[in-house]
Amino acid sequence: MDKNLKRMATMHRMQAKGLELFYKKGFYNTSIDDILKELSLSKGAFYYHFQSKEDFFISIIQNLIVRKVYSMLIEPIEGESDPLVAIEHCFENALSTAEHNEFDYGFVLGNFINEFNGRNDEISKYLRDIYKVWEVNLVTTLQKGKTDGFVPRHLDSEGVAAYLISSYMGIRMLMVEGNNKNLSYHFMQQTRQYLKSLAVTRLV
Amino acid sequence: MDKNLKRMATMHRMQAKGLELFYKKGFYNTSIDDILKELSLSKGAFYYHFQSKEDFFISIIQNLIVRKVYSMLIEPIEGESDPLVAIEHCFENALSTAEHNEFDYGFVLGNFINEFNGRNDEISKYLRDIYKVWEVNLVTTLQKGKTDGFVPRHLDSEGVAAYLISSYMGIRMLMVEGNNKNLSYHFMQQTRQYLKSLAVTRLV
DNA sequence: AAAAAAACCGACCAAGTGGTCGGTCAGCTA
DNA sequence: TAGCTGACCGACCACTTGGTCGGTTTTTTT
Repeated sequence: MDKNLKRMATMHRMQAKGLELFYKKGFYNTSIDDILKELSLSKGAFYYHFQSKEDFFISIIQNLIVRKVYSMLIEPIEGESDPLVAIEHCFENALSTAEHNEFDYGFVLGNFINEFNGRNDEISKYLRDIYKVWEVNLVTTLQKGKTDGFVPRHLDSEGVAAYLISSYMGIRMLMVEGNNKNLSYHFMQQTRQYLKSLAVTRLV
Repeated sequence: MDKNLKRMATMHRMQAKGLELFYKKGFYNTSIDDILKELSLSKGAFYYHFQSKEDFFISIIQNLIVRKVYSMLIEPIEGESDPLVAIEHCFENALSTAEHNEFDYGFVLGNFINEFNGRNDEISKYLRDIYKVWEVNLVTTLQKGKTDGFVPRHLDSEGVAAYLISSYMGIRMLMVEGNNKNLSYHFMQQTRQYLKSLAVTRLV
């Protein structure tokens, strides 16, 4: 375990810098040398730790992206009693984090799903799986909210989950081009409006 | 005008195929040769008509993407009397088109904004401008709806516009990975729910 | 039909790309 | 001290990329 320390440290440095650059410039538009240059490491070091560029990115997904999505978007909702309130707070917190840290990696997921779609099936699958877990978690929480009396029984949980995910992916996409504060404020305002409309008896 | 016919035809063939491949595989991940091969044309033909790969893409934006966004998302809303109804119908129609034509280019905008962000400022600007026109148009239409009595006066037009755009961008992003029919059905259902909640007196 | 202009061809180039591989070297063990 | 091993180096390779350019073919003009 101790002797693995250096190994782990180097691998993690590469992964962190790799995610940063892949996120900033795109996977296909970032060369391994770009990453290595910033770390003052060599090609040899890279291929000593990782089999290929693809293998490298998969390790980034598993070690960084998955964990971030879980901690930012899945766990904050999981345990809460009132799903609609929990979702509101979760989104609020996630956007606030995104607003202040330029590279919080809170929702790189969207960008990468986009970039790899139709280009690399294996990576796409890994990314899609994360998204699916999020979706299932939302649906499950909403359903549980029904039995607990927080959510109207007629609510279409899957529809609401899909809509919430859509809007969140969309706003994160818009936020990359600045004016984040205003955007996220507007977004949360309307999300509240939407969530509240779900809580009352169906309109029409 | 007549003498330009062949020129126009060839340029358009290149642009159409270019958009198809750029959309499918990404701009940076598609070579000019990829496009030329499918058209049985040569490098010389390409550089006879376009100055560079970048110039080529800008011409695609101006000739294909702008027009599509206008005809699919801007014009259908512009003239209508009741904005909320117009938006609903517009989204419905846009998603239905997207659902059936795999490459309708209805909202490539999202993908490309994503890909070029932070990588090519000039192209980003062109794309952002299209998005801005859409946004302004939504806001204006909503405001006009207030004076016409279709929209409550307290409505935050800019917030609603941002939210609608977010959700639309998000759903189009999710739809690339299949299961479109189900997704777009859910999305429209929830969009209606949201729009209806706007029409009535503010909740809380 | 001849000349001029427009459209197109494809070999070529410099600059990268992902990936390989023989080698170096610090630190541990015996 | 000698040997071994994990971590790293960097020259090198085959290949792709955007872009150039001298030349050929097709179309239009005269």
